[in-house]
Amino acid sequence: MTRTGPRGTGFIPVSPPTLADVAERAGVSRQTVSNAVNNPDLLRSGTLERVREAIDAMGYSPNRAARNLRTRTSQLIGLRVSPAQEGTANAMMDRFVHTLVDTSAEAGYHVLLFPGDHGDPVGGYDNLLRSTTVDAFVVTDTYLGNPQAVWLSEHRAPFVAFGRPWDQPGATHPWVDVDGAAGTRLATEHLLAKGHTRIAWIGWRKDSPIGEDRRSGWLGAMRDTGQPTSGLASRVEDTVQSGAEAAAVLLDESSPTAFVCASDTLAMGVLHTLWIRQLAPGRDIAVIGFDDSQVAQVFPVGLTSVRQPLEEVAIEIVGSLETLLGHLPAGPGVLLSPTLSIRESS
Amino acid sequence: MTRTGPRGTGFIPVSPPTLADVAERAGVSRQTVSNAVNNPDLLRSGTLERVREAIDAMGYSPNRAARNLRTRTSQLIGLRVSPAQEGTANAMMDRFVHTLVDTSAEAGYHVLLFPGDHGDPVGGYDNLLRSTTVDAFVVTDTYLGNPQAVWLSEHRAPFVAFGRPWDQPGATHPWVDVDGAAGTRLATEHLLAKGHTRIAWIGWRKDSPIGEDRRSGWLGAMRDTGQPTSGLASRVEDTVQSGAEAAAVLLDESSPTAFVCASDTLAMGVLHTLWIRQLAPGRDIAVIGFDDSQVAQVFPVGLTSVRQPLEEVAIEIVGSLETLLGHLPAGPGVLLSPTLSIRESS
DNA sequence: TTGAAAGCGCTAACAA
DNA sequence: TTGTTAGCGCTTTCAA
Repeated sequence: MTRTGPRGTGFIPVSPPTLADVAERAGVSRQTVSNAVNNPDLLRSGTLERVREAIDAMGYSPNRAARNLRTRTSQLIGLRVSPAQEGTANAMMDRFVHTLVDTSAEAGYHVLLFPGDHGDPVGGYDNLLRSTTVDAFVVTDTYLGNPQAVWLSEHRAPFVAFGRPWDQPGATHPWVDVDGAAGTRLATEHLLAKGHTRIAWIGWRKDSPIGEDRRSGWLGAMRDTGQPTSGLASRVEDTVQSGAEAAAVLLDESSPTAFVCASDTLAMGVLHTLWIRQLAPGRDIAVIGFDDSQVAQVFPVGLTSVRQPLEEVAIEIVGSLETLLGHLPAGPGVLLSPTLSIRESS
Repeated sequence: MTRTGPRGTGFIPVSPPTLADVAERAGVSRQTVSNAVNNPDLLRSGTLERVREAIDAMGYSPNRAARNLRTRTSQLIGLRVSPAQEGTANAMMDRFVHTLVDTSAEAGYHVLLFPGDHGDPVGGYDNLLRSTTVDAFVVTDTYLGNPQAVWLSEHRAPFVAFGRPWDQPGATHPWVDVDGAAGTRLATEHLLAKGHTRIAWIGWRKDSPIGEDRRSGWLGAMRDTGQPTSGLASRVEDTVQSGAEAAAVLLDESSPTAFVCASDTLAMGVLHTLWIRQLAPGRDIAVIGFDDSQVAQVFPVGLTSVRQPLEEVAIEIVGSLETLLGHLPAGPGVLLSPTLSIRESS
């Protein structure tokens, strides 16, 4: 065996120690060292201790590539990152990714990031799958209409989606999602409890199923308490500007005392209009956003916002992934409830 | 050879095709297929085409684990994600990570995320290194005082740092950083050009080298143009509240007409104070933040802010990484210049 | 220009 | 309980 680096000097040798090195030092066979690592119960306690000492002394850690080759797993979970778009979604994903990384690590997996371009929603998955670089995927950008889910299902790729398969009612892949309607209902009921009755909705255009879902929470809460809703809803682009304009129109035409918005971005627009009109958010007019973004938290008048339980989402996703990779039947979907982060604006 | 799945049916077989499968189909040896993939120049054009047809037809992609084992590389770059902390740093890192993923992919690398806890700054690196799971690291949270850089250097681990080794002037590892002082100088000069002379600074406490660096840009620009600075600077915690308080004190005691802040968070505090005092940002008092965070962009009165060229940073880092992994001598450091995102607040 | 042999480090299956 | 054998799929080396 040729070695080019020093061993056991506190420096990582040029070639790290192998199973054979440890075996030699401990005076056992290679297989016994392997067992000490993977099936310690099989060893007599004396042997185990001796092997473990050698492992520690040499700083041995099983070579991943060799193990991956032999076990036909990579202990890697692929996560595609869409091209950088500076928006509210990113900051939210950040919170999700953190928990995903932590939870995956506890389950023995690392998260591998790979790039995707908006043009080809399936790009990138193909190669990672065929080269067995990853064991499974987490699919997050399902708002695109979810072609990934279809493709991955067809290719028998293990994956869990963050987001319901809105487009495919018959889909059987596992998914985890947040109940947006429950969130806006929570927001609306919070305002109703504060005595508001004329509560306006500013949401997204009709082609967004997520937007319609969120809208339905507001609508449901209003109807359940017999409040009028006509003239109190508007559907616009998800920009600050659109939110501001929609708020202005609603204030002029329908005199709402509160706004529930499909996003913090839209809520910022409402706050902008209130500011121009010298109306104090929270005192004169209540405003609630969606996503509990950084903006909501740092804004001088704290913005009340619906908060998605992204940590729980990540935990559920890793749970599903483990089930899936253990070849156990995974339940199709998990729907989690958001909470309300109440601040001065309501 | 035992196979459990269908081949070439449009579905990924249970066992993906191997080099041997392709070789058999193309009527060549395994080695020739390998050459077709890695050294196509060695093949006669006819053979190459035949092999490529077979590769395409079978959907062959080299098995990563086997290739990694043989070549002793993983084509993976490790990036540690700190425990989720909802703050401005995260959103910024997001922009960086996107470009890092894209640029790495172009260089043939994927980004592997692993968790780290604040208690042990070196945790996680050790194992990934010894198991040869990753080829190199990108170290980002150098604001902690950079113990990772020391540890990684000692262990001869290839890595590039995002951030200068403030604590170790003698460090020789490659790094990429943004010139914070140049950024605040840019901001201050922008204000000076607008006719402001009493420009206040709100920065971080003295123990932050990054904070002191940013402060020096303001100070330098002021001194260069002979402006007084006494009573115009304050050092506080990086919170909205602290920024608001500092602004109030400075306005009362020193009548500044403009503020340059070490962060958007502090700038938000200033805007808060202006709002309370019925002062219009941009018209009555100018405000400039640092980081060009989402908050700066979405705020009703757009906040002028110093923007770090994170895309360039990522590109430079990957460049250094390639140099490093190619065993070429890497220049120690690269310092990039930020820009100013000018909005209504200035 | 192509092919044969060897072996990267590990673990599954089996034998002792 | 421990050891031996074989081979995962690939690329490097060398021979044809």
